Amino acid sequence: MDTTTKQFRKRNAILAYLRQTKDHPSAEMVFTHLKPEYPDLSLGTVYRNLSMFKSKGEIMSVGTVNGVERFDGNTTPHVHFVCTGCDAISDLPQIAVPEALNQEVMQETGGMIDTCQLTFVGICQTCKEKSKETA
Amino acid sequence: MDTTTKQFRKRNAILAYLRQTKDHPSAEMVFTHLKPEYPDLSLGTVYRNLSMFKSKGEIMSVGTVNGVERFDGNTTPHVHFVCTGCDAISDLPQIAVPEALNQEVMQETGGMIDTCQLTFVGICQTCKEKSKETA
DNA sequence: TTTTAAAATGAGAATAATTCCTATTGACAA
DNA sequence: TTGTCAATAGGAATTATTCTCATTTTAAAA
Repeated sequence: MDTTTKQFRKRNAILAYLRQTKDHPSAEMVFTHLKPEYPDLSLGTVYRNLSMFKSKGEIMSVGTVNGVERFDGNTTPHVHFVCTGCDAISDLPQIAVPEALNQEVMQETGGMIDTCQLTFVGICQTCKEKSKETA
Repeated sequence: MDTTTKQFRKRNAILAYLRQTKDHPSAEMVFTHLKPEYPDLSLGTVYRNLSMFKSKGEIMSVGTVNGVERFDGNTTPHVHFVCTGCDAISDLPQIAVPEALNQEVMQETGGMIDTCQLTFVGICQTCKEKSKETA
């Protein structure tokens, strides 16, 4: 298989990038990253495919940071950390997601739980040290 | 103190409403609710004051649902449930917030944690039963 | 290979949430 | 009353996202 040709759809490139990166990128970040390799890539295509993968459950939304939606190619349950200094989102694989709670919530509410998101919000180490310097 | 006159700023009305309701409203919902009592209320004022109260820590954001930010006048740590059927957000006071994790996360990351949000996403009882009827 | 239909895309217009700007208003002190 | 300053109305501007439609690409059939 000749991977030097652009025989792979841009759609696949978008999914591949999301699966490989740990950046939890926005649509714009995905676009910026793929644009050099796919010069005629359109931002609309990125949005279109992201929402399509999301509805299929192949990727998930991590919520919005500063009004911009962020995505994750890793759909297995895990915890996130959002830095309000640099807007970076990182995984916290050390922290366990309290999955057993799903059942408890369903009994309490009588509803149906699909997912549960646990997110820590604060300042990452890098930003913390930067703010020390200027202080 | 004469509460029948409009001596209280709209600002206060916005905060009072957020503290009293359990609806986790958006800016537009706050506006719609207060407009009858304050006919010359402007949507810009609602946005301005919401973001001001948020930055002061008097209210908090619960995240966005369908691209619309939702707010909560209760800033004590608690868990939320978002219904993807009707976009309602409710509290889950029965479920404990794993606050002890904050310390653990700070040690792991070397950063500084401000808050931690735990949100369950699914279908509420009402929407669940409605979908049964039509099925 | 050529044909054809369906799916994917580019480009830009349209939309909707949010922010920004400026003149006006209201409260209060001198 | 007048001056000052914060709060507001109203609407323009901005920005992320969605939509539209003409074009291109793909896969399959003839």
